[in-house]
Amino acid sequence: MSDVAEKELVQEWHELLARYSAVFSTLECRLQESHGIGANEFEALERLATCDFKCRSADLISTIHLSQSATSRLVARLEKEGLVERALCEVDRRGIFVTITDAGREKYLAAKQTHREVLREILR
Amino acid sequence: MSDVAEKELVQEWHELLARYSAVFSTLECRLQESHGIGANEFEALERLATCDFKCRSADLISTIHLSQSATSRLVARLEKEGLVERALCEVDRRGIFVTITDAGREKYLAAKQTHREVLREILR
DNA sequence: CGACATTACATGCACGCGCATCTAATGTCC
DNA sequence: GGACATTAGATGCGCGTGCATGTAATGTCG
Repeated sequence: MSDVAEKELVQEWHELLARYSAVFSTLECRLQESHGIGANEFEALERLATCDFKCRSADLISTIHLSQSATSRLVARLEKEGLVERALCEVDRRGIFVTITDAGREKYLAAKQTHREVLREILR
Repeated sequence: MSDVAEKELVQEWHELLARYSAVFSTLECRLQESHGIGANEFEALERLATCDFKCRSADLISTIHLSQSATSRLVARLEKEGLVERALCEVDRRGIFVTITDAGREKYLAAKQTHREVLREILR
C-alpha cells in the first residue's frame, strides 16, 4: 500500500470518527435534556417501535452496537422507566421478548423529532 | 423534509454508526492484545509522535474526541506507563506540555502497523 | 495594586461499558 | 433417558467516561 493511499485511509478514519463523535454526543445531550433518555436508549426504542411484534433481546444487539451485557442492562433501565416490558418466551423459556409500552411509544415519537433535528443539523 | 429524505438521513446515520463501531471495537481489541494500549491511547500517541515538538494537553482534545477530564486521565495513564512526559510550561504555568518519550515512539511505531492493518481490513 | 473573571488542568463522583462468569433452559449423542 | 455441550440472558467486577467542581495561574478593569 502506497503512502498516499495509507494517508487517505487514515484521514477517512479520522473523518468517520469526528463525524460520529459530533452526531453521537449531540444526540446524547439533546435527547437527555429534552426527553431524559440516552442515544442508545432511543435506538432501542426505535427498533422496538418499528419492528412488527415480538423482539428478542438478542435482536437488539445487532441494532444498537453494544455488548450482550450492556444490552441486557439497557433493557432493564428501559423497563424500570416503564418504557418497555420483558415477557417470558413460552417456546424457548431461556429467552425473553421485549415489547414497547404505550408510554414507550409516546416517548419514542416525541424523541424522534429531536433525533431527526440533530441528524439534519449535524449529519448534513 | 420528505419522508424519503428523512429515511435516507436515518439510514446514513445507522451506516455511520455501524462503520464506526466495527472499526473502533476492532482497533480497541487488536491494539490491546498486541500492544497493551487502547484506541484512544493510540490516537494520542500518533498526535504526539507526528506533531512538531510541544503539544498542549488541550491540543489533544481536538484530536481524540474526549472530554477535558478524560483527556487529562488519558495523559496520566500514558505517563504512568512511561510513554509520555508531562512538563510544566514556563510561559504559562497553568498549562503543561505533553511530549512523547522514546518508549512511546517505539510503541507508536509498532502499534501503527496494527492500526493500519485494521483500517485496511474493516474500513475498506 | 486589588478584586473578580477566566483559563488550564486535576479530581470526586455516579454511571454505563465490556469481560468473565453464573444460572437456567435447550440441543445432541450414545 | 442421562451426560455433556450450547444457548439466552443476568450479574459481579474493574475501568474509562462526562459532569461538576476544585486548585492554581493568568488576564482584566477600575
